[in-house]
Amino acid sequence: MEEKYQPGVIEPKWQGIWEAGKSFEKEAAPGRQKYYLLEMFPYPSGRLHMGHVRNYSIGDLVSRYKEMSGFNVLHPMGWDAFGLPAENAAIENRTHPAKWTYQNIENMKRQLKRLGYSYDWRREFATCDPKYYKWEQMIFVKMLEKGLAYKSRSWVNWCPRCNTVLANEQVEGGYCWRHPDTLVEQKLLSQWFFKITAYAEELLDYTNKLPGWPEKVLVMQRNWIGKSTGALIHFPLEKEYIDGGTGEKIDRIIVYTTRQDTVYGATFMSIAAEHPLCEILSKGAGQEGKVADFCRRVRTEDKIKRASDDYLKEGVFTGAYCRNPMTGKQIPIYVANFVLMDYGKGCVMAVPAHDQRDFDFARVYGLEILPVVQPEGEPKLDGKTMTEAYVEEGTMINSAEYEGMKSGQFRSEIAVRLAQDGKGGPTVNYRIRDWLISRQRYWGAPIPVIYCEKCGMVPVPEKDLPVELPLNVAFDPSITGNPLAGAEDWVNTKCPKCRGEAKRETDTMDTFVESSWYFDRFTGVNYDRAMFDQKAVDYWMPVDQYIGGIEHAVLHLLYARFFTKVLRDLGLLKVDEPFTNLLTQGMVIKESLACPGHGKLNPDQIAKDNKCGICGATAGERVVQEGKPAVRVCMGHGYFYTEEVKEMKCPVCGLKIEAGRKEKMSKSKKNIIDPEELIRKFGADTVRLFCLFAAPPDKEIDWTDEGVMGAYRFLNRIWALVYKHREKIMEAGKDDTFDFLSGPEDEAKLWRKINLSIRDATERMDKWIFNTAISSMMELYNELSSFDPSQGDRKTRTALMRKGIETLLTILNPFTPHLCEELWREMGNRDLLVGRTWPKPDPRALLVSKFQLVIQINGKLRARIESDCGLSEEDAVKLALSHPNVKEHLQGKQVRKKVYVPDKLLNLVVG
RNA sequence: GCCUGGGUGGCGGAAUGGUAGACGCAGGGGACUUAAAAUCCCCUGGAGGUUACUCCGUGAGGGUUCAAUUCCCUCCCUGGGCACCA
Repeated sequence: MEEKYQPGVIEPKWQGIWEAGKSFEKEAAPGRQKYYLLEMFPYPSGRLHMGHVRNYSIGDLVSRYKEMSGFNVLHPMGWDAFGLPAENAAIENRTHPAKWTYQNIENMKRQLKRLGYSYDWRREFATCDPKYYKWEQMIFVKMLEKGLAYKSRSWVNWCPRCNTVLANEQVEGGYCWRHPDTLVEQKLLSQWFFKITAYAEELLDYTNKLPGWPEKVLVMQRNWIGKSTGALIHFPLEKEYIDGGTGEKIDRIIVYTTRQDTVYGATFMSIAAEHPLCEILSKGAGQEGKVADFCRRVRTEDKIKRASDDYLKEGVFTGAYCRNPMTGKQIPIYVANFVLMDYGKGCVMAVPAHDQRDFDFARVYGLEILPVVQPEGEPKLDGKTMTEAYVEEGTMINSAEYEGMKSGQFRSEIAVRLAQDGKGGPTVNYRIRDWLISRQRYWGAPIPVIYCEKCGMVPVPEKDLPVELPLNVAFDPSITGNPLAGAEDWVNTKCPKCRGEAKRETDTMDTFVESSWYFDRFTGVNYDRAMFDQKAVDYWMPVDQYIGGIEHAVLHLLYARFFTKVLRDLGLLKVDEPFTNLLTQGMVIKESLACPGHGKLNPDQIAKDNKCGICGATAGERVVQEGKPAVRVCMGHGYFYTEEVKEMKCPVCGLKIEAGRKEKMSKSKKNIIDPEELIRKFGADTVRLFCLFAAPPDKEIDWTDEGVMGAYRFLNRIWALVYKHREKIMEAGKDDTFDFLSGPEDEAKLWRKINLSIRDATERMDKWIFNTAISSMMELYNELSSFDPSQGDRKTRTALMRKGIETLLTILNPFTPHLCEELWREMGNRDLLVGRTWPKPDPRALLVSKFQLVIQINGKLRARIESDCGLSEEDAVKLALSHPNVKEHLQGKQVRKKVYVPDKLLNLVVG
């Protein structure tokens, strides 16, 4: 055995042994309890980052622990391989996206293997493989047949950087989710959608049936689905209009409202600027120009501004009127900037007395404010004197025969009456929109549809699938738009129906489609006769534990749930939900280091070409005080990597470095840690151990280099412990006949500690608090290292030492498997830890006969007395009263009450 | 504004009604060494005291309880998400 711990030598060795022994290759085994453990598969960017390492280290720990606990564990890995970065890299380097992608996969796979994760690599695939996306295209065709995939012309979010459309949920605060600095624009385009709204109710319903998910994620999904109950109300138009586009007759405006009880107070109508009615209603009413200008202006205003609190409520009269269906009164129709096209019907009945936005709008344009809900016990509301809308419940006024009814009751009654009168009726509304899946990009799964001049849109027949991406596509920086559209050989094809000239759909699918079913596909091993190996998918699904980042709380996790239900309804899956338990692991954060600059600069301190006269850094402008003009400041020298900074001084100008906020690791902040470099220095086991020890899995990890050193030192100490004792242990041989409990006190104590550690570690593993599970192992190490087997009965004590070390290696194995396997073997064992079962504590060793009796007086700790278990209250009191410190505190006082918790504490209440 | 987590030593974090600060890091002292690194041992919430021990202390204030970091109420700070949702 080497005296020094050398992870660089032993780790690759054990990785080879596991691979050769097929340690992680698993099969479906009906009758054996399965455990499907899945980590979110990575986008093959080329290099692992610490976030990956944390995610996969948690996954590997659980996988190995569950395996040792007797489960048949499925633990696969693959690649979310379609997507924009490959295409951007292709354009930059003039290489094909496939080449770039597969090179990245190769490197990341090497990195994953170097970390010793227990993946069944036979199941690996990349989603850009036609053998994978073939089945996705098949499902698309089936969804098309069922009306779950459809094409629609609509306003879409357009990212000018991606050069493609985005789904609503991919727009974050008006910016592209991929390009936080790029504003999303609105375009009217014909696009493909998946009808996720058809499953809105079930998706919502099941948020109450997923007890293994963090409540936070369920809440986000419920909010995203956004169910509300209300009514549709028809407002007849004063005259009939014709839709220039469709030729349809329009005689009414239908609105959705949750406050149908306020319908008598609807004094005008507001419609969204994107609404087709804007053009139709304003035509020939003398308002056409104004309305068109207004709509154009609102549409081009950025979403950030439209959503901001102080966005001024503006509108323009369309020139048209409709009638309040209850009062028959004529009411004007406005286009209003605050009305959203994609919520409800895109039209709002405006009740200024009871909605703040309508109230503000009415005040600006001098519209009537008519209160219809009177608050209890308040002076009568008057539209002329109200200062804000009254939005609470109350009693109906100005509402014909409903006068005096409670608003809540009227709300249900009016909904029923509207239905009876054919003027609308009760309804349920959802905020969620259908999933826009069209992408005008090359590197994605082609949508399997052909357009024929004679037959129209024809789905590609199943026998012709997959529709493979053409390889002879040129990538160079001059290309704008979708490179696929330029692949003429590919675009021009024959119609599957009439064999005539036809063209292929050039849109590809959103990459979230691939990640919506990859976990189902993992259940089969290179299965190519169908989408799934049915027996395998029925055995393994659902995923028992899914682990990934919180950033996918809505997007990926909602789509995957939807897709699972679609596949179920197509008869391909038997499960309702894909993921039984979900863990959203915390980010890895680290403080950034930046040069603060010299602050405010006087004009004479600014050198030419706009540099700081003191240090030469860029001189910029900054608004120091709101409302005052910007001042010139030295911007400093930006961010630095930790190793560039010596003694907290800027390496360029020597200013004292400012330690920034602890935040998510990013290249731009230069606060990243390269996992590969760490592995080179400390080994995979140390990196894994630190990731699991630094914080509970769902919380952030605050990265410190010292913390990593601590983990490394712990492993070195274990190595040294085994090195010190192994020869004596091997000489003594295996002999399990000792009864350590009846031996000397220090032997019994260590034996108890060994068993306590098993108990604690097991409990903590099952509760997912891995940091404290590691603590219990460190405590066990501490006890072992202070135990000297060369004193007293050497044979017994050496056997005890062996028990202790072997227990430690066994329970530490899922955390640092290389080190544990190596030391296990060095102690003379021939089997592998990877196949061993998780130990159970000896119940006899957990029994305690002595305890520390805690004595409190008025709840304050006054003494601790070592006592025998099972002490009666009477004896406890006697014992307490004999303690000098207790006596002192009781002097001249009377014990009024005694609280005794057996084997724990005695509290004496005195007065 | 709404919905959510969270606030404990110098730091990461333990303890979910019963001994606050496990475990690790950092720091201090000592051993080994020509020296340093590494390693090992001891100390380490604050204040007082020679010791025994005492007082204070889990964001702030109140409450429930024999007993509160833990339960309840009010407030402050902070991370995350959503936001004109009719």
